[in-house]
Amino acid sequence: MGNPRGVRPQRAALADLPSLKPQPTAAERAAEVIRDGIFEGRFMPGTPLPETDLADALGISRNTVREAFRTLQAEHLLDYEVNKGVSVRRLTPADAADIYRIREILELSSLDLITSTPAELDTALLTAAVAEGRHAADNGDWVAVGTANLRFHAQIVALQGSPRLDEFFQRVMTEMRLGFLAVADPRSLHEPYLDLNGRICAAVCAGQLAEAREMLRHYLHTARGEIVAAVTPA
Amino acid sequence: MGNPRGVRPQRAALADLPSLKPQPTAAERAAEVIRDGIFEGRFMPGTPLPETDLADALGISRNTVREAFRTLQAEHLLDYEVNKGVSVRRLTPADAADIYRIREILELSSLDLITSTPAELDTALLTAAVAEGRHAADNGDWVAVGTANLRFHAQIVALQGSPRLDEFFQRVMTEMRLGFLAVADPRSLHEPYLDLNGRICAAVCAGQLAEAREMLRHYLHTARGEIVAAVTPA
DNA sequence: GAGATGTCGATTGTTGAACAATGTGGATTG
DNA sequence: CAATCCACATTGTTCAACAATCGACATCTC
Repeated sequence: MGNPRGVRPQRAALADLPSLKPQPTAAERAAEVIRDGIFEGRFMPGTPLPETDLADALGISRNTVREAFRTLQAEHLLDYEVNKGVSVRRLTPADAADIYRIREILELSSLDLITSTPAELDTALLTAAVAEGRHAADNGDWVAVGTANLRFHAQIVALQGSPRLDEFFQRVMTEMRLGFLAVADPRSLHEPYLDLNGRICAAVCAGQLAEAREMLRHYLHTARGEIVAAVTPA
Repeated sequence: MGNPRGVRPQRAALADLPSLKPQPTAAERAAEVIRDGIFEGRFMPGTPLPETDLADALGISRNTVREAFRTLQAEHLLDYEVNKGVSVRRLTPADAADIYRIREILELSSLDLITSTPAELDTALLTAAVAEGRHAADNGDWVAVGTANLRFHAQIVALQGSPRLDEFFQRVMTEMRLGFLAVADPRSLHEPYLDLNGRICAAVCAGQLAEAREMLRHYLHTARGEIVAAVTPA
């Protein structure tokens, strides 16, 4: 290693190494698989999640499962009753109404607050979500169409570029999925909005924000009625 | 109990009993005391929270402390590094900027969306927060003045009556407290806004929403600069 | 003495077992 | 049929243990 005065080539290369991310804990990974499962519609609302079953399935201990549950509980993805454990969240009509109220506030505000020109707006992920939805529809996978729809609307709020707002809204959209699952026929729910999302996206990209806003507002109003009805117990 | 058809007096009284809340778990109570402590400014940002110390202090086991930590972590009240544990959140300048961006979006939207008349608006808690601030100032307790200020602004968003938005914003206000604590002299920070909050409150109660909005917007802009500067490391 | 390396105690991540408290469903009883 | 009782499953919580990691200090090398 003796390298008298001057540049040290090997060391320079070392500095360029990407600092490797700390390996997430078991509890974090457990929370993630459950969270992703819910977002993608693989868990029906109301499904009980016994600690022992989860521990066995994930190959971790009960205490670690409980840590993951506390995380997901704080994210409102699980229902919890003391001494009864957790289950996949089931939305009440009041929940659905609240979610649509928030969507109206945040999604419409997001469009209203756009000041930059369409060119400098980051619409790549927006158009990607529209494409993802069309692709899923071609495959007849209507649950995946719903996922793409959730992503599309999350991207509208993401135009604001606020990490906190993004995270909050992503969480609200995950709750939204739990409402989608209450609708018996996902196709009749999502199919009409495939095209609408495309038109909204086109309008945003073209800078026609007033038109986009009106389409979005109308969509939220219509969908709200469908979901609130679906989550209302017979 | 044989009570042939008809009203059963004793039972009727029983039905009116308020269903007593399930006793919260130890982890929930632990999370609550830490959360309240942070909101009220009793923990300095960066303070490490070793699991064993907390367990001893609260009289619970380490596993239960960890459950509480996972909850508070999901609420962004704690900084966390794997294998290093948690500490009271320390805001970065980017955090402070993001928080004020969200405050602008949500607090101003809240005023804009008010449609009801001043009379039917629930302004009791708003005026209470103003009074609480004045009272604390009389006692020279400037940290408590800050708490009242946080409550006042949380109440502005609460005018919308959305449970989810309330909870999210309450969390953001708790983060805000961590920014307040970075300011050396709390008096010079909060004193000028005591009166301003009173004027905003009066304007809202009088239905002069445009005036209230403008005062609020100006406040957020000014305060933003102070807090961002305070959390910027020397 | 400065920088690199080795070492040790403290803290965290995780597990498994244990036990009390609570909830659940079914059998029993009147 | 309703109320009661009982056995069983699940949750809330603790404890002790151990590997992995971190931080600080001692040690070595030049």
